[in-house]
This record gives sequence, C-alpha cells and structure tokens, in this order.
Amino acid sequence: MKEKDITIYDIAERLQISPATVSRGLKDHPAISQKTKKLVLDAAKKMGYQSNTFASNLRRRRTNTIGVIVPKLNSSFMSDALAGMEKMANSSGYNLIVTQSLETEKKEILNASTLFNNRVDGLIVSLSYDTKNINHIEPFFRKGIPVLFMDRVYEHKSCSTIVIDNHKAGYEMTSHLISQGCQNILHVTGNLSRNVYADRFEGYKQALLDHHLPYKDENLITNNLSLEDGEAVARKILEMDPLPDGVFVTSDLCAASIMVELKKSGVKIPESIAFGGFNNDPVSRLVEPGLTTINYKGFEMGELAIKIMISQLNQHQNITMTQSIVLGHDLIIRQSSLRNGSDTKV
Amino acid sequence: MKEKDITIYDIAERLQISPATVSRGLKDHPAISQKTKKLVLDAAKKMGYQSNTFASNLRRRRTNTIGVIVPKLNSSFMSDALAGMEKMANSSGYNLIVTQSLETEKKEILNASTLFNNRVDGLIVSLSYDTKNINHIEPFFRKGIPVLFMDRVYEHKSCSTIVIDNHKAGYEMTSHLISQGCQNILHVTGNLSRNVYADRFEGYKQALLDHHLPYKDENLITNNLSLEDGEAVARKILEMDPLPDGVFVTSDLCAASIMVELKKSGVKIPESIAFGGFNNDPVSRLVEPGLTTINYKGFEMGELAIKIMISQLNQHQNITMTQSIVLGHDLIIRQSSLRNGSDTKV
DNA sequence: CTGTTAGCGCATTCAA
DNA sequence: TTGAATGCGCTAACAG
Repeated sequence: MKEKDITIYDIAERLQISPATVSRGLKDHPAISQKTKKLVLDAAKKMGYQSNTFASNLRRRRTNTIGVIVPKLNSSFMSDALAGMEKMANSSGYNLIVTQSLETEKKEILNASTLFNNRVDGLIVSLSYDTKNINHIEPFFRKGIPVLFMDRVYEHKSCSTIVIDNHKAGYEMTSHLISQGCQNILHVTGNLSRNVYADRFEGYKQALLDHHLPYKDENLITNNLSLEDGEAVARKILEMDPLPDGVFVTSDLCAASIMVELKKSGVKIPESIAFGGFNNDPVSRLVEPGLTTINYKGFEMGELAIKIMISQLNQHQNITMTQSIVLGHDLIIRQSSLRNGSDTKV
Repeated sequence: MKEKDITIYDIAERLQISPATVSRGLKDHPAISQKTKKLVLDAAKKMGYQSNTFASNLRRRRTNTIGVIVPKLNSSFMSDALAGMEKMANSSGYNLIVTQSLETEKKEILNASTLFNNRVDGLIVSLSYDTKNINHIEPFFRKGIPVLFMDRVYEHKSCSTIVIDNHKAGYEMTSHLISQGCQNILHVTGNLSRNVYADRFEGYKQALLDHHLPYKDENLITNNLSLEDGEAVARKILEMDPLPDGVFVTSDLCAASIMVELKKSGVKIPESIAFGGFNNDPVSRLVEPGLTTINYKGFEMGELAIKIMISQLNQHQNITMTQSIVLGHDLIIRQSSLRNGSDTKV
C-alpha cells in the first residue's frame, strides 16, 4: 500500500461535516440537500475517494455479490450463460464470484462452502455430473439465502429453477428424425442422473413409442460427450449390424465428432445415417453437412437467472417466492437430418 | 436471515474463553496450545460456525480475491483461460471476481473501478478491442496492487505480462503456407491496435519479406472475426481477381466460416486456396478439411497467470518483481493447408 | 436536513 | 499461552 486510502472521515474533516453526512451524500439518501450532496461528491472525486466495499458489506450485512457454481466454465453453453449473467449482474450493481466444480461433487461442496463464507447474497448452481444430493446447499436454505438452479437442476421446494423443456426437445428431435424415415435411432447422451439428460432421454423414448417404434437398450450410449467420446462412438457404430439410420446426440460437439469420424469411413450423412445434435454450438453451422440441432440460448438463460435472483433479493426476506421457469427452445433443421423435403420447422 | 450467524464471540462464551483465543484457535496461530485449539475447532464445528470473510478482510486489509477483466467470457480461448484461473485460484485459497468488458473501453473502465472498490488483492486484465490507454488501471498502480496483463497486453513497467509469441506464430503460419506453394496470401485479423493482432500481422509481413513475396495492403482484412464476418470475407474473396491462393485467419471460427462459405461456391480447399487459422478451437478439428492452426492453450495460460499473481502477492509489497512470460505455442498442420507432402511439424 | 453514537465480526497489539 | 482493548470503514438508529 503506497498511499493511504481516503475514507469518509477524511472527506468529513475536509468539509467540516460529519461522516454520516458524507455517507449519505455519496449514496442517494433521501434526507440530504442537493447542495451538500454536490459538495461531498466533488470533494470525493477531488480527493480520489474509493468506497470500501467490505466495511459497507460488514455494516449492511449484504454483499451485492452473487455466487455461481457451474460444472465447467469452458463449454460453449456455460460460457454463454456466464456472459449473460455477468452482463445482467453488472448492470444491476452486482458482482459475480464464479466457481466451477469440474464435474465433481467434492469440489462443488468446497465451492459452496467458500461462497457461503463469502456471504454471497444469492447462489446460482448448475449441478456437476456426479452430485448425489444437495446437503451442501443446506446452509443457504437455513439462512434464507436464495438459491437458484439453472439447467442442471435439483427439485427442491425453496429453490427457483430455470430450465428448458428437455423432454419436449428430446421428443421433437426424435420425432423429426423419424419423420425423415429413421427407424433405428441411436441416442448418445450424458449421465442420466442429471435432469437434462434424463428428460431428453424420456422424450426420445416417448417419441419412439408414439411412432410405434421399439426402444432398445443397446441404442442408448452414455458418456461425457467429449470429442474423444465421439470418436469412440463412431468406431462402435461402424461395428453395428445393422447400422443405425439415425443418431441423436445431446451435444453438438460430440455429434460433429461422430459425423466426421464416420465420414472418414465412407458413411453417407444424412443418406445412411441422419444426425441430430443439441445446443446450437457454432460448430453445428460449420460441420458438413450442417447439423440439425436444438437451439437453446445460454446467454438469455444466464441473464434471466440473475434477473430472477435479484428480484428475489429485493423481496422482503420472509416471503421468498420461488419461481420455476421453463425457457423456450427451437429445433433448427439443417442438412444432417434431411432425407426428404417433407419437414417443417417446429 | 432466518438464523443468526455464529460468531467467535458465541464460541468464546460457550467455551468460557476470550474471542481472541478463539480467533487464534481457528487459524494456525503459533501461540496457541494444541488443547485449546482442538477445543475451539470442535466447538466451531458443532455450532456450525462460518467465518465472516468481510470482517476478516476489513481487519486484515486484504481479500484473498483476484479481479479479472476479460473482453468476452464466451470465447473458446477465454473460457479455457478462465477455467485454468479458477482452478489454480481455488486450490490456492483465492476467489475470482470475473467481469467482462464486452470489447468496450467504457465497460472496462467501469469494471476496473468496481474491482478496485472491492479491494481485490490483484488484477488480471486482457484488454478490450477499443481500449486506448490504461488510465483506469492507474489507481491499482498507485496503491501497489499487482496488475498482470494476459494475452491482450499493454506494456507498462509495473505490470507482469503473459503472452505467446504472436509474431513468431504469425511468421510460422505464413511461412508454412508459402512452403505449400502459396504466393498470394490474404490475412484476415482483428483490430491492429491490440498486440496480438499487430504482432501476428508483423510476423505475416516478415515471412513474406523473407520469402521475397510482395506485401499488398489489399490483402489485409480486419474485422471482428465472427462467423458473420467470415461469410462477408468469403463473398469478398469470390470477387477478387485473381483469387488468393492462401488465407491466414487469426481465428479458427472465422476461418471455418470462410471455408464453408467458399466451398458452397465450389472453391477447392486446399487445392485452390489453402487455409490457416489460430487458437486450435475444437472446430478446427471438425471442419473439413481439418484446419491448420496455431495451438495456444488458454487453460495453462490462465493457471500461470494466477500462479504469477499469487507469487507476487506473497512477496513483500515493496519489492514487487514483475515478470514477462512468453508461453510456447505450436503449429498444428491439418489438411486445409496441405498441397504437397513436403512439410514438417514445427 | 444533519450530527452523535454505536456497532457489524474479526485480528492484532499490548499486557498479564 | 491467554485476555483486554482497540479499530478496520461504514451505515443505521436516534436525536436534534
């Protein structure tokens, strides 16, 4: 510390008024004359005053900070969501402390504790792959700190949730593939103990059922949806007899990886195998053929998450109203699934 | 707040000892007997004590928090870098407050001020597109708060920097294209007032010079490197006469977008036009033909940034040693640039 | 409208 | 090794 911080006391002394008045002048306190307010503001600027957020937090018993726990920062969807959160939070005077669980329950628990100690005003969580329960969130409940689950959710009476209709999305994609003539559709997805994958899977099964197609266990493949997993799936597919005629992958990146690998072996897409992905990742536009996908915008979801959180923070603490929001999505049809001209955008 | 927080006073009362002793027991204070330490720790756990970070921060005059300003959270490189930062920070007991400038100087200034008020112990910055100067960082310098620039840097005596050798990378990519027979290479890049783009451009020019090829102003295109920009570039290319025989784009996403668009018009890649990108984005593996690119791993850069920052924080404040790190990169050669078999991996 | 007073919870003197 | 006392900087009561 080369220079000492300027405090409201310094300003008060310089202006020969009380620190309390300075404090009021700095904020938009109703009980302050325009004159002294201007005086204070001018002096503050001239003296290079910077408010000490900690002292203020300590006194006000709130931090204007929202804690975030996500599985991984570096996925297309999550980084979009975070970008949306940051934008909304920032423009509303909130800060974000961002943490990632790296898909492990252990780190998720650690992060929750850190954020709790940091007295975040609210918590936004997207669960890790292997989280079993939410005991680590209990302290927040006990203290009445709003908790919001986003995307990877856990149903709990005192939490808001924000998701898309994954069941419907899964149903739509599968139905679309069926409408294109697919009868033997592989489903490649993530850990089914997470709602997003479980719901999409249910949608997939329901669509088969409604179209009088059999569901087969061997058509379900679960993995981590990485590029490498995609290559492995492609090799697996090539050994199948008969080949599937459609593949529904709940990640565009993984889908693209499978496609590219299959094409190397001469498989025609969509003629032999039609493809559907999920997320509308940029890659879905760039892979060839263009990948049919579910558009599911993270940015807006992030913005909305913060918006709901802030509205909850502004309510009277005792009547916390939780909300369950289902965000819209849409099916974007590209070449990877088009085997005849008879389909329409949903 | 449904329950009141437990404080060290509550523990002290319960144990009939002083708050000071409790405070010592909770930390690893040297002057504390193992016996009372255990007593305190047990009581704390039983009572559900959670330390109040703010009070501690206020008292200790440090926050164990590092502020981060990046242009955009949601780019492949940045989210990787953030993931690396979060991991390293978290495992070292630091929190990250993450903000984005959305490529505008205005928001960057705002964010800097917020982070300053939050008394972050250190600041990591990657500059926005249109930042002209770093006056907004001055308060940090004055107060002796370590500042580290990452990737998009600004040379300043009291800042550490961490970059890759962009000049060399640009040189290598261009040389590689030349070695493949390209003689008329387009360069598509970002705002040249940012070091990363300026340096790559210089490398490009130097390579041309060294290979006795002319540099032409009309072969330089600057834009925001988005998918849409890529499509526009493709249209522009199609109108050129003669067509370029090589394109070096400093973003894989944009490069892929150009390639896809050109292929729609029947341009053969790499036969007619060879391509080189930058960043080793997943898309570079998935686009066809595979995109030759510069591998430049964000995750490690993020980890390293935090590591350096923390080591600086642990130094005595008066002898702050800044570091300038140049991280390695490598050229990954894929089909998009291969027009003969005579090249080797650099 | 402004001033006085009294903590928020913790960590560090200093003294014992 | 422990305790008492103090103040980090700010803001909310309360009083004027």
